[in-house]
Amino acid sequence: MSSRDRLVQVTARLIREKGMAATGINEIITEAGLPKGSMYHYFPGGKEELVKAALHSYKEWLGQSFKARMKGSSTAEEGLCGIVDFFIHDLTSSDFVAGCPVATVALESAGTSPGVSDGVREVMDHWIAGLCASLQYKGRAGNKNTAIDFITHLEGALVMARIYQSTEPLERLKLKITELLQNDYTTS
Amino acid sequence: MSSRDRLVQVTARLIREKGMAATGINEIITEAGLPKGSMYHYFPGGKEELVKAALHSYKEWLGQSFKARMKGSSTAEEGLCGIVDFFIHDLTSSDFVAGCPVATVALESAGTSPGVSDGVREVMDHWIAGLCASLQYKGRAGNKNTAIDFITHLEGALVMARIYQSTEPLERLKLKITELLQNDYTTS
DNA sequence: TTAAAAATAGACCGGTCTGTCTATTAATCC
DNA sequence: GGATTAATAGACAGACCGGTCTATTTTTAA
Repeated sequence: MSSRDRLVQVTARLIREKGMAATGINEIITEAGLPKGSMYHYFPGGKEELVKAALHSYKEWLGQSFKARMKGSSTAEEGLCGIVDFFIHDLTSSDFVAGCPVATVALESAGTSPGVSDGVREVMDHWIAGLCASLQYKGRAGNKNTAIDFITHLEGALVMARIYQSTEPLERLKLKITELLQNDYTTS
Repeated sequence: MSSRDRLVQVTARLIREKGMAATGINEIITEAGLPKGSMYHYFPGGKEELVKAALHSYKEWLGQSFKARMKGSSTAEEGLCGIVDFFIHDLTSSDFVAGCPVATVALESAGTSPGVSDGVREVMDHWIAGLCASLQYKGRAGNKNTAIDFITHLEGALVMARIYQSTEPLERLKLKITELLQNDYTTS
């Protein structure tokens, strides 16, 4: 992996674990095994640019994962269920350390860092649009609100899952998927 | 207001706006207009103790508010709707700066600060229990899962609301309250 | 009134923060 | 092969971090 990618990956991981403010430049470069000069070579904008790159990376990675899970499922329900399972696996295999970095950064940056907030919004828009497209691919209406409601509940469940160190909130979300999709047969 | 209370209130506000890690001791005491000695007099445990006190304050404040809204409503639906309205008001009147501090701190501390994580869990337990009791008071079963589902969705909606600087996610939650309560007539 | 306790006040410490700067090495291109 | 650019390397700066410590002032209680 290139030095640039390594910086982005390390940043993404640390942000996922403890947020943006608590993640330091020195920590990032140490874990990436690179000098500070390299970091400012690839990201002249400093920490903010690096965080935005990490968000972008996460946007692509998860967007692809969403699409793959939907395409590999025979129904929309199964697809959404697969997405939740993806997070369940992510949380359990990381001992509930790897949450959704978007939510963390969103809450940290909402009032203080407009540039980062824009990045967060961009990621969310991407996921919603991708989910709509996938739902339509599965013969659903693919209403934007359906995707939004799903992601809203998912974000809430991810918060609760980390609080209680339990996948139960995500399991409960899975139980509600059918209900959530029942209004997605016609356009609104 | 006492010096101690002022410290707690300032801390709670700053944490709500930008999280725990980005909020510094010096910033807190400056805004509270107190010297550092006073802060460590009331909170010998330092930042962690102060954060926990802020969480506790928020727990009580919001717990009371929940109960009041439920008691002042004729139905359970109306009560939950009132709780959502409370957050809508909170967000709009603060220009979407005042989110849910519990979620922010939860995500920041999940893997790094066990003491704070415990505090977060305690707040959440308190809210859930209070909500269950209020639902029973309104003639509902007051299943724990009903309260959990509501709060889960609420937390998700609060994240989305701050991302999009819009109350729409919370308005959408209100539309789902009836559906959410439909399984709370019998115990499970 | 005086002794003890509570609260205020802020200098100070070692460490870390982001970010800048100057070299030096490695790769690329003509 | 020589010049130009990319990348690595890390010393350094100035600010700020959480936290400790010693006074001083205020309040309380005997």
